[in-house]
Amino acid sequence: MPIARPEPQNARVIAHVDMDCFYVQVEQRKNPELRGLPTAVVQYNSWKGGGLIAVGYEARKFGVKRSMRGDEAKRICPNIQLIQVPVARGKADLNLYRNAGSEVVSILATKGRCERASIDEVYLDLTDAAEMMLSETPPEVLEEIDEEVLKSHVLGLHVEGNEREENVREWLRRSDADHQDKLLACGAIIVAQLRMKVLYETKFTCSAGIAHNKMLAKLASAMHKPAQQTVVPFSSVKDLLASLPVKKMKQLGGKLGSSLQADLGVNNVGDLLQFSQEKLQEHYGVNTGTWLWNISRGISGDAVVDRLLPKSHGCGKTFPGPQALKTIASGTCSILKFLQGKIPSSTSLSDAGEFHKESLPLSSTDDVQSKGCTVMDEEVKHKELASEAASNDIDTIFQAKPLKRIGSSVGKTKDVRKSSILKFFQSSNSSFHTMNQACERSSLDQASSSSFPECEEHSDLEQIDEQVGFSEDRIDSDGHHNQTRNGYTWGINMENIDPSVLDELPMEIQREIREWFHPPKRANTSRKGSTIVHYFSPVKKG
DNA sequence: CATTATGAGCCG
DNA sequence: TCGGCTCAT
Repeated sequence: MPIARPEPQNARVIAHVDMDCFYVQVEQRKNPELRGLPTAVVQYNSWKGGGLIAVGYEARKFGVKRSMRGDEAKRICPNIQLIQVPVARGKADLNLYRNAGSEVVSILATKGRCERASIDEVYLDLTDAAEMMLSETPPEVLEEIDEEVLKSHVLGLHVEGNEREENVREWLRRSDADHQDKLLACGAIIVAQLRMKVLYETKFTCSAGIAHNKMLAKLASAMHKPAQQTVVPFSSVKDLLASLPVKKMKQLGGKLGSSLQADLGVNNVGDLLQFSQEKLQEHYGVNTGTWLWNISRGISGDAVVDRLLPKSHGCGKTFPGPQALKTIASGTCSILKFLQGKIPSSTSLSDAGEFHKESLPLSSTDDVQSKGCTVMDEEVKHKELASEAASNDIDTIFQAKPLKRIGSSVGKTKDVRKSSILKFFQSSNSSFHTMNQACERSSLDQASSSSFPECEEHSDLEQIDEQVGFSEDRIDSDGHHNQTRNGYTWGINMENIDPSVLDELPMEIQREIREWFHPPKRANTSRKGSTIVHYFSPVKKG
């Protein structure tokens, strides 16, 4: 299942940053009175108090766990504050948390390549920044090292209670350390700064791991939570893996991990060292076998990919147990309700028996309502076929195989920035200049649209936007943030702004820019071959 | 009967 | 290119 990649030539500095019980923090920021109280976030609450999807640290002390029912959580932690996920169109709506995640990404993406790994975690490749720091202001010349850095956990560094911070300071500044450790020390300093910036600007705490590859960074970020960071020096890798239960390793939490235990008697990752590469390949295939051989040695060459946006977007709702939709009318009604405000490239339905997935591309000119009916028609047809003529009464068939889930998704995103409006920006070779122009442009009134032929088309597209409910600001698949003002959609690519340029701006302006050109939220996507919406954004710098 | 809603990625 | 399956939180 995983693919094996060798470690690249030069040592890297990779960080994995993970928000602490993120949804809970989002709710606590929204309502500060919740701070310090045992808190959890639940989806729905009519059935047994809803399902917990995030649990704060105060509540964890009581044994409250994710996936627990609200009622159960209340039983073992009577004072727990259960906050419900917002509901939109009859389903849990996670956009609040997605947007909060984007706030964090915008800060974390400023010091190196950044890969948004999920709604609340990112990988960073800080190699260049660390090399830079090492050559210009290495830790040993720093007069003062920030408290947050000193609170780092350095694996393998033997420390005693109150001397911990002094030992960390010494480790950071050790001039006899090898190049790799020095780089990690710089990485730790950079990550601590980033984490403080995240806290200052978003009020969210996070934890981080700093290591030479993604796998170890990910492992480390989970070792000391919340609001702490952990460094994995090269020299400590062997011991770390020797006693690490295989199930703790990413990708080994499921069947593969169980197989290692049951079939090979491997309990800790280090136990894998006894097996030859060939042996592992015999058991699990070339790719997985090699991957296992590598990870047992702490080798993991996966690159941090420059991607601030999700690759696909989906949404869905399940109708569990007795809530399964047993009539065609209720099914149709739910699908229409569900589709309102969404452009699915495909819509899938599943029932009690077989899984039924229809790929029904939807273009921007389609009538969402009629498309919803088509989806339902297909579902009914499917059920008829699947029922093997046990009954020719469609409603009976439907009752026997009720609808249990509705979902839709868009994927295979494609950059749709292609337009003559690019000419407008091409005269500018500075992204800041471009940005100013964009700002000025955005405040022009409609009259000036005559000089931009594409605006007419654009206006149509916005109407379509309205119809399908995509009128909020958005990001295209390359991380360009776009905002609609006065009939225009303007965008700017945060990645292309020279950070030093931004830093020189007055704080107020910086704030304005950040608020305006907010970081990626959800991609503005189009299905390959059938463009749904067009957006414009400035050309790349350079 | 009710661990949801979303994601990513590999394989054939 | 797509459906199926695995894994994660």
